Amino acid sequence: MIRRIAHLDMDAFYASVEWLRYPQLKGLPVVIGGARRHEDELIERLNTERPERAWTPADLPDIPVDFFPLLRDYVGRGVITTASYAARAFGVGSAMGLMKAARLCPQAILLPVDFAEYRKYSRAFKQVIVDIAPVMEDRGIDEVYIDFTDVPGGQREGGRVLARLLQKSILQATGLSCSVGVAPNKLLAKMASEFNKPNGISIVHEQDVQTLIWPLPCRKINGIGPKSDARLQEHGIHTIGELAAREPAWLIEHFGPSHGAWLHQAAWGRDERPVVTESEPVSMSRETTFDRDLHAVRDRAELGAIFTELAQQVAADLQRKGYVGKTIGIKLRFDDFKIATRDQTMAEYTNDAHRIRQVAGQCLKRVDLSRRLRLLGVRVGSLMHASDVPPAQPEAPGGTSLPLFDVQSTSAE
DNA sequence: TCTGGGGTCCTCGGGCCC
DNA sequence: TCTGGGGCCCGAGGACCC
Repeated sequence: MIRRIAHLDMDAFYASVEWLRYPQLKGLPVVIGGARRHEDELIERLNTERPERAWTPADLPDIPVDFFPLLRDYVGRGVITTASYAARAFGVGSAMGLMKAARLCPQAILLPVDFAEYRKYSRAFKQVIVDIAPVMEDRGIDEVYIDFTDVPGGQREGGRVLARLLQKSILQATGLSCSVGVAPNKLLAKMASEFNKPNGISIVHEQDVQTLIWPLPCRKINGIGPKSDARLQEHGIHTIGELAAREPAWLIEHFGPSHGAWLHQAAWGRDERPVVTESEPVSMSRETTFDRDLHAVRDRAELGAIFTELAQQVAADLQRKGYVGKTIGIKLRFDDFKIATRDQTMAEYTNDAHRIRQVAGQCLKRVDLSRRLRLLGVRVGSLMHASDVPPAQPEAPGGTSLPLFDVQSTSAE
């Protein structure tokens, strides 16, 4: 049996889910971003301004297009999560600040992100997949790897038959389309799924690496980001073929033993990673960017309240999902965009908001806070299932778990 | 008016112990 | 007693991904 791995990627996932709810917006410049939901406000406004009908949340597809908020009216700090193709034509794209986007395309409709809705559809399409091909690896909200090797029909036409079945079943169950790449491994399957978007299928065999993969820019390899790409370019390496032509020893010399060896393997399309069907979370975190930059002293009260709320949110996440953790960390982003993190590992596991807040407060004391802050985050790592926590162990004789630097009073609020 | 939020993994340096 | 590993853990930072 030949190893056949598929990468399945939903087409324009967030936008497509929004089109299901708001078909009237299809084809228009739409930007998804910002944080606040506004359906309730929309319904309220409609009932005031178009009282000839009693509007309810079930009427979302009937909302007139001119009732949607426009990008030009947005005030705040958000970024674009995704943009429709009509909006991209104006130069608007993912990760761009909303204010900058508003200058490029003021008439674009602004929809808030609705992760709860996207997760609902995410669960739905993944359920369709595991019902047909049970060995599936979750790779985020809109993509998965699937091991076709032992699935009935998974070998036919290099995987094309099974890929077609998955596409049809997902469309039937959710109304959404996806693209599939099938290849000998995850690395190649991921690249293949991009070849034929949207609603496409691409089959890559081992002998296709030179013709299909080598002409591509290095950046197409999953794992080569902007930094590595820039370093490769400095050495005159632009395509995967050029990367493949370098001696492994040369790559190791310039990129380190681990990264260098990996670059060589990737360029030759080699990848033995298995499809992993279940994994445990390593950490959980909450972070927030403020409406304006805050100063540790001048905005102490506001900052303290946000800090406490973040701790409560992480604690609630842990409790809801049944986890405890023993490494508490904070993340700060300063007004110059520099990031600082501090961690502290406790003797015991916790998911208690007060304890998390307390230890996070001790971490905060180890940071120079003279610059203003734009982001604050609280993280809990070294996770464990709450049900697996061993009973509390007695304190080691003569030792305490007090942190090294915590010499001041601990009243953080 | 630049630049979100939630993750994973890797590297590197320091401390500690053998 | 001093020095030098190696192994391990921890904390900080960075790259990358969706």
